[in-house]
Amino acid sequence: MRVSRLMLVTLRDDPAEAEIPSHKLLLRAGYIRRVASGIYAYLPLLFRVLQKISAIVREELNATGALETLLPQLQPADLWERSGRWSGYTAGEGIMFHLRDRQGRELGLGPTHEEVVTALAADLLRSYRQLPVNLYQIQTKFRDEIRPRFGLMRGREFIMKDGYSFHANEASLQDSYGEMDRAYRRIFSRCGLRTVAVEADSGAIGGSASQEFMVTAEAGEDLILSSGDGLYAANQERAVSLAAAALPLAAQPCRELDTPGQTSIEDLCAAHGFDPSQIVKVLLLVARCADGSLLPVLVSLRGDQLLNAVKLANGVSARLAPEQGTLLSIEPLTADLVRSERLPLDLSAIPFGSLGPDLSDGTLVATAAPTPTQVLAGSGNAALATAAQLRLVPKLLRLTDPTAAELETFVCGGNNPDKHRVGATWAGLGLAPELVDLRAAQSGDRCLHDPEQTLTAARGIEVGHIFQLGRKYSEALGARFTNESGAEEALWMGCYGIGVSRLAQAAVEQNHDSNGICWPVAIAPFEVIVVIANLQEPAQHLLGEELYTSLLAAGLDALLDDRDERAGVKFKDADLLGIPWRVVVGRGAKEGQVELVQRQGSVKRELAAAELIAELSALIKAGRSGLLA
RNA sequence: CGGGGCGUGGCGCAGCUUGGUAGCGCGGGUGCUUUGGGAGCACUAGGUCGCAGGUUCGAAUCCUGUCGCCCCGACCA
Repeated sequence: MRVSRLMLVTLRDDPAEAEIPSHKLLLRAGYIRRVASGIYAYLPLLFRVLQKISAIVREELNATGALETLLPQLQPADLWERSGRWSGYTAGEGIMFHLRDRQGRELGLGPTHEEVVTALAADLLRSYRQLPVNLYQIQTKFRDEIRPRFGLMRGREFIMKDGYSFHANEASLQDSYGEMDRAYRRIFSRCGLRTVAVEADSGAIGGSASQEFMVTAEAGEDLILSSGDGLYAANQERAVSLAAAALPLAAQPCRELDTPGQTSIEDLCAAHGFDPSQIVKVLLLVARCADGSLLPVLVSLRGDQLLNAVKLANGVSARLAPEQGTLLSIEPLTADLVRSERLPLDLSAIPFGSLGPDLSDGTLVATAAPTPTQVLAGSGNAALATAAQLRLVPKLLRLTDPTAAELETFVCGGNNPDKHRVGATWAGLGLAPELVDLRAAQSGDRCLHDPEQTLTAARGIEVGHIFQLGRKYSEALGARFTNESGAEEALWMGCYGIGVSRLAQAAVEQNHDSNGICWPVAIAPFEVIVVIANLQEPAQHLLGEELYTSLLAAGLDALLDDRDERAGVKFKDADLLGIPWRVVVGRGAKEGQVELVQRQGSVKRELAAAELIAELSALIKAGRSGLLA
């Protein structure tokens, strides 16, 4: 390809719309253009990058025996209703774009394809003899992100490779999961990316084991915690660790303590000389469920620990009654929530700042009785207020983190304003704590696998995620097969994603310098750019054309900068574009000398044009294998 | 959705406080000079000042509404 024919428009200034380096560079170098928030045109240069990434993905997946397919993006609502995800994905802050067709049928634009592929499996896979099967596709996904950002990093329309495997038993699923793990490591290495595999929360997709692949970069949206020995790495959402030992509080009879205005752990410690680890911190939250019910949740944590919201949501989800459906959200009980949910609650009757783990169920119920003024002040609609009251589950879901439960004697709120208790015990409060890991692991914590190791934090961009889904979808959608003994059972499933367009940008985030992008050879839009320094010099022009033709003939992806621009302009653009190798045909052209420059590190050397092809072929062919070597 | 900010030639911005009919840099076109790190000179084209109301003799500027975009938090490849 010739630069003069490339529709290349580079920008000298950083576009105002971009914040992080990769986004700025992709815009400046003419790889992408924004069409609407979170929606981008992939220009010809980026399209070549996407094709190269896709080719690597295909090679590695095909090598495992996976089958490429292409599934519909427009999907009927009833499929999603069968899996129970329609309301969660469309209602409220749901992520699925959805619409009605001319017949009034509801459809969604696919944010993922578990439902469609499972329905197909139900149709096609009947016997254990057909298993296992692994299907994948590379196509555009749609997600109405709450906040699109950072260009391709979090778009509303993006390219994803998603794969789904089907198995006759869990062991086979685990085999494929392991095989995908290995394939993913090869894919990212071949792309030239430094990634780290971390244990992950499986989120809305559900399932058991799951692992994310993170491109390490400052601009990453995720926090990774890992041990120095390399044996443990996890997303902070999921990470576990050993909490520091608590400072024991002497056993003593439980007594009430006056704590006027002391509503925080810091206040209590400052006023009475407690250590935060001697206090049980109690949080009151409300979970919104798909059926409209509102479940109050009382969380107990050790005072020096932080709540991990993802762990809490998982813990609550697992405890919802079937008729409550899925968990839509969980948030602290605040005045804002009372207003937005029209809850007939009098928050001033709840002793925030002095909550104890034994807060009675009646506390909420008692305040929940709507007074005439509240009914009038609220929506002015008594029926609504009563409805909201009915939606409020009258019993607290009490969850306790082990760090709190392990305290033999502790300080906690007295369920009365300005009162706390010292010397409380779980038995003394008449409680048998329901244990759930709810604490957020932090950088610096000791590791579970080896207390000598501590966790350190790094930021990462999630480019891949693999899950063992189990039978959640196959059961919901009736995807059953006949096993060896002639009995019917649900298929075991795995699912495996790679954010292809995100990966392209992550590669830039990890590989750039002050002059522009430095693509890894394996995914660069072109492998080498021939720059004719001065097009007006016949010797340069001739030699440049000649080398360009030979590079193409040698099977290299070559670009020729044949623009009648000053050399400086062409050098700047070549750096910005990030082509890994540059051949400068300039002053030495008459003597048959050219300059070879490696983009990464700007390493330069002169050599005879006659030797160029052989030299460069070897270098580029080595580079094509990325970090595998 | 909550909090913060921005919409002015293709791009980056000034002008707005204190209303008087739009400017700078880059980019585009033409010509001459230049030619190894985003050249110089000259000429030139290009703007419903996001949109809609309002105030005013007069609005980019003041007021109201609305749309779009970006950043910080909850969702995910």
